[in-house]
Amino acid sequence: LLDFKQYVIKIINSIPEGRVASYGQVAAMAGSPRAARQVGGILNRLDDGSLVPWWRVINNTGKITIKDAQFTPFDQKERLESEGVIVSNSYHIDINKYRYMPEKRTK
DNA sequence: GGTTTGACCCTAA
DNA sequence: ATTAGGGCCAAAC
Repeated sequence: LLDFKQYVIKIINSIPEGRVASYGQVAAMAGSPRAARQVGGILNRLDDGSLVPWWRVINNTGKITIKDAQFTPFDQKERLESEGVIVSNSYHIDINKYRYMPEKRTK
């Protein structure tokens, strides 16, 4: 049985290019609906060589809330924009437009 | 093994 | 639109 962290990584790896998910959404998919902060914690501690697409995870209001450390909000904005996601200068995204919904089909 | 720590979330101004 | 406060809980100390 996979533990929480392993589920989180697996789920984030499954977010397609050009789509986003919220921390709480990932937590719920991993089986712990109120553990949103843990998802951020896991991403925060990914090692340098990690291929996990952490930039596709934002908060549930559609805002980039990464802590300014190894990567900055600007880094995340650039990565999302390079995949076609429109990010406003105040770091807002139309989450209803870009949210990853596994059970629905993408046209 | 108890305590601290957050890349959150929701509600209410 | 933005801010404040309380709740939350897996991991790291």
